[in-house]
Amino acid sequence: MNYSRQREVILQTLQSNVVHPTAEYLYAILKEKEPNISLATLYRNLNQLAENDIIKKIDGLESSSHFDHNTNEHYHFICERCKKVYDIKDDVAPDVVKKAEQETGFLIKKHDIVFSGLCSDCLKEIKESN
Amino acid sequence: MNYSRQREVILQTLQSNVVHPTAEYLYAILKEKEPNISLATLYRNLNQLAENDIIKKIDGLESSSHFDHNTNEHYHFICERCKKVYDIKDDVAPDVVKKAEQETGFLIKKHDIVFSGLCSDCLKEIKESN
DNA sequence: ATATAAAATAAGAATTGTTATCATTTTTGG
DNA sequence: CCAAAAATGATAACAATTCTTATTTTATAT
Repeated sequence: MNYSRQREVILQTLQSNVVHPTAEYLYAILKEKEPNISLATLYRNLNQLAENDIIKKIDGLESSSHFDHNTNEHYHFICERCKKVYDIKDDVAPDVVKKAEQETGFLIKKHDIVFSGLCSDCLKEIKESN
Repeated sequence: MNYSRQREVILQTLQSNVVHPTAEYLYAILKEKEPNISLATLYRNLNQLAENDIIKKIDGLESSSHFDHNTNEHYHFICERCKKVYDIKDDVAPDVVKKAEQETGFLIKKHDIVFSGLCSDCLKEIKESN
C-alpha cells in the first residue's frame, strides 16, 4: 500500500470525526477538505483499509440477503471460500439480548450474529491440497 | 395476507429446499415450477413472509455499510427510528467465537453482532409524545 | 537527480441487488 | 356472484458499489 494524500484524509476524517459513518456521509465531509476526491477513491480506500485491519467495515459480511425458513433463534456462519451459509446454535451467546439491553437501556427487537471464516469442508480440502 | 399460488410455491421451495438461499438462487429454482413468476413477486413475498415471521431475512439489517475506526472488539446497534449506530461492548457475548468454533469445527476469522430496535433517545421521545 | 515500474487517482459508465409503479388479474367476504 | 382488497407480471427506477480507462503520483534503483 503506497501513500496517498487522499487515503490519509479519508483515514483522518474517519478517525477524528463521527463514528460509524456510511460512505455517502463520509463523502460529503471529505469534499470540504478534498473537493476533487472521487467516490470510487473513497470506496477503494475504505475497502483497502478494512482489508488491512486499519478500520472496520460493518455490514452483514455479504452483499445480498439470504432467506431462512427456520425462524427459531439461531445465528449464521458464511464460509469465505465456498460461500455456504451454516446455522450456529444460539447457545453460543446466552442472554445476549438481555445483557445488551441492561448495558444500554435500549429496546432490542432483533439481532443476529454473523460469523465468517472457513467451514470444516473447506479446511479439510485446504489441508489435503498441501 | 390473501392466498396466492405464487407465495405458496415460494414458501414451499424455501421450506423444502436448500437452506439460506439468496433471492437470485431461489428465483432460478422457482422458474421451473412457476415459469412466469416475476422477480418483483419473489422479493415482495419474501419481505412479506419475513415481516410476518414466517421466514427470516438474514442481512446486516441495513442497506449500506458503515465504517468504524475502532478496531477493538465490539458490536453494534442500529436504531430503527433515528438510524444512528451505537457501539455495544463485547462482554455481552463472552467467548462467543471459542464456543462457536467448538460446536462447529470451523475456523472463525471474523464476527459481528448487529442489534436493532429503539435507542434510549428515541424511546424517550416516543414516550413524551404520548 | 532521473528513469521507470507499480500504485493510486478522477470521472463516469456499468453492475448488482432491490424496490416502486401501474395496468391487469386473482382472491375473498357479503 | 359482485365489489373491494390484495396480488401479480413487466419493467422502470433506484441506491450502493465496483469497474474501466486514461492520467498522475509514489517508490525504487540506478
